[in-house]
Amino acid sequence: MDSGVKKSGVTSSQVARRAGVSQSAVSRTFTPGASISPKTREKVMAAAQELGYRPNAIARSLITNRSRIIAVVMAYLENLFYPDVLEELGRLLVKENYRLLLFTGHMDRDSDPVFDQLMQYRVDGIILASTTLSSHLSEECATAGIPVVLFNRTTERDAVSSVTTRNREGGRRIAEFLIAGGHRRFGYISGVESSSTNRDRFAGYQEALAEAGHDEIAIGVGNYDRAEAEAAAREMLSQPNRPDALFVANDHMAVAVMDVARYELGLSIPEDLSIVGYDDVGPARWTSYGITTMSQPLKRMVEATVNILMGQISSGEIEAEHRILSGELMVRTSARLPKTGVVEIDGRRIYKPGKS
Amino acid sequence: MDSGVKKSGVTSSQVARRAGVSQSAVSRTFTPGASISPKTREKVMAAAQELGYRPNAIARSLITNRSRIIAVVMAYLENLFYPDVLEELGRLLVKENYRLLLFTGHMDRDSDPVFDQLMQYRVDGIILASTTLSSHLSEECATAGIPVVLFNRTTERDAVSSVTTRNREGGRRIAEFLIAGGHRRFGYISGVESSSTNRDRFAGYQEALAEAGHDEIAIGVGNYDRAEAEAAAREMLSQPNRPDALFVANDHMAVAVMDVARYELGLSIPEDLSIVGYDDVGPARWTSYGITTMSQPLKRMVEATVNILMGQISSGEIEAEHRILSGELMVRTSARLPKTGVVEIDGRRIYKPGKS
DNA sequence: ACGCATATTGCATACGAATGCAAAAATGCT
DNA sequence: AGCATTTTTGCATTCGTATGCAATATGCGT
Repeated sequence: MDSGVKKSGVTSSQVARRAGVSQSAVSRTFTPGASISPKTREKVMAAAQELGYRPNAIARSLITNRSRIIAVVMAYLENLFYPDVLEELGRLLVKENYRLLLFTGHMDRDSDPVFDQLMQYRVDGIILASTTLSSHLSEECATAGIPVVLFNRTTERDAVSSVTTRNREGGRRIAEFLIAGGHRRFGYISGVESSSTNRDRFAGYQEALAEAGHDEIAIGVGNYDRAEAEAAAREMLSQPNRPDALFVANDHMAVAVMDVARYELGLSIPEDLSIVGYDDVGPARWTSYGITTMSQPLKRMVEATVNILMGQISSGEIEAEHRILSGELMVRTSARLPKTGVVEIDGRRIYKPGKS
Repeated sequence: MDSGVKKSGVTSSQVARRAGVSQSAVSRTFTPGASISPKTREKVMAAAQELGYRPNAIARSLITNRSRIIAVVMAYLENLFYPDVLEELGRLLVKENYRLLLFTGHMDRDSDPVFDQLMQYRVDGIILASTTLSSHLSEECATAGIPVVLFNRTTERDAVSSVTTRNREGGRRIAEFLIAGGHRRFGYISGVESSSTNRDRFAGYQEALAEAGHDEIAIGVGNYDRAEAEAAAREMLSQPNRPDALFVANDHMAVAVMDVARYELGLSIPEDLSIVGYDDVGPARWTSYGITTMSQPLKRMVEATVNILMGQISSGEIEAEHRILSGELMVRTSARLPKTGVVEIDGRRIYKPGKS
């Protein structure tokens, strides 16, 4: 009756018996680089095939003390930027023979249950995107010897690496672009005010505006959230002296802001109002929006993240490393064009002041 | 010097020694429902706290033969529907004390390496979204006693459960709505033609149109992909006898189609062309699009998925179960309104023929 | 063919926690 | 207090694989 495959759970010992070798031989067959003769290897492989054997990763992890699992903590999946990151992460990690354990939701407070689980699975590394880690927890990771990489955010804390882009320069670039476009009244819709990306983007923006003599900036708080950004835009743009140039801290919000500006307030973009975003995420490229935006080099960012992780895992040295990449100001239709500085590079229009 | 915590890896035995009890006692302290006196439990807890002990999930899995990990295979993250699903899945699984191992990318062919890994980790269940499983692989899961649930797709194959919505009825409803709107020439932009969702949506659409005497349907192939949908729309809508009513198999494509219709072909929506989508995903609600679309009850779908999985895991019985939910036709601005049948329910407009 | 170097193999043990079983302790009852 | 019952505890074993070590087999040179 049950002559067939039983509830699976074929073990290396069973394969060994079948192949007439020791369990060690089976193990060695499936361990790259282990000492095993082609002859026995073949016998083992044949037996394994017949029984449908697959090494048990759990048991292997237990003894090697390597789970080959990377934990990714990510909230804020409504912003397409992060799903894109996730997809690319999956691609790269699988290539490195790692698995991706996903935790959605935030883990800000200390002693978070998510963190507990994360530690229980003895993950080999942690990637934090759109989330931060309390100082206590990051310390714990360090002492546990687990590398942590912050993705698209950074911190002064030791022992935690990060991958970001030059947000300050990005903010500056946007300011320069808008100034060159002849705008006079500037606005900013912020992300989460305590986040490093928001701070830096705004700092650069403000700095460059100030240098050009523009000290007043209308500010609304969007918290990287559609609804809040809409509310902020509604308020800011219905003022009589509303800005004619608006930097929205990311594209996810910029899309919402554009809809409010156009359809609730009847403003023409870019005639009445120029909008610039950040990230260069999918919808920014859709014709309805065509957002002029600072791009973040997603693939290279993910690559750097995986790279840091792999380095720290294999070396065992957890030294905080900070990779900072640069993006480009992608010029589309949501903002007035400056007279000079827009160049075309294989089909994409980019703002590079200095070059015509 | 290193009097502090060492490279972590605190074991239950260490805690036991510290607390002056046996390793079993420690284990029992952390096993809900195990026989342990409050007194010793407290001693153990104290020792665990001091040493920073956390049960090793890997070791636990090995002996309990339960990994408490669910594999989620998901491609197509550009379609916001899936990130939303992922987020909700994460929420629910964590509530059930399960972890989510994410595999991105497809696994259509047999003997896929992804599948191998999946089996190696002895996951307790598998959720397949936007991917299918070859017959060989699904059999293997069955014999291995691993429950599999197809999300938003289905199959005739035994032993594989599924959660879907009434796609056929959805297609019918859309046809009825468009007919009631007074349209005369109908079009369809398909998803992946072999997918069950696409087949069913189209079947219902075609059926209802035929019943009303509309036998001709212009068809374009979109493969659930933006670029392909754009190309298909471009071609279909530049014909002299182009449709005035177009059902696009999902919102992800519908958005692209609207942009092509409006900005490349200069069509007014819904005056020149009505567009109806499927899913009711984020961008469908954005003012720029305002897509009239069949909603899929995402939360309830995810709930059903987790529910099936938990049931099969705890009972050990893997009997294919098919949950079929229904959505509503959300009425917005991308399609002409019929004279009757649109009702308003807490702020949302829905098409319910028969009711005025 | 012999001896030595090298490649393979099997044995035994370890990884960290869960659990059946029997011993020990605590509790209840008269 | 004394006995029966229940609760708590520790011992020993188990899960499936990897690996150091010693034993055995293979290959090479002369």
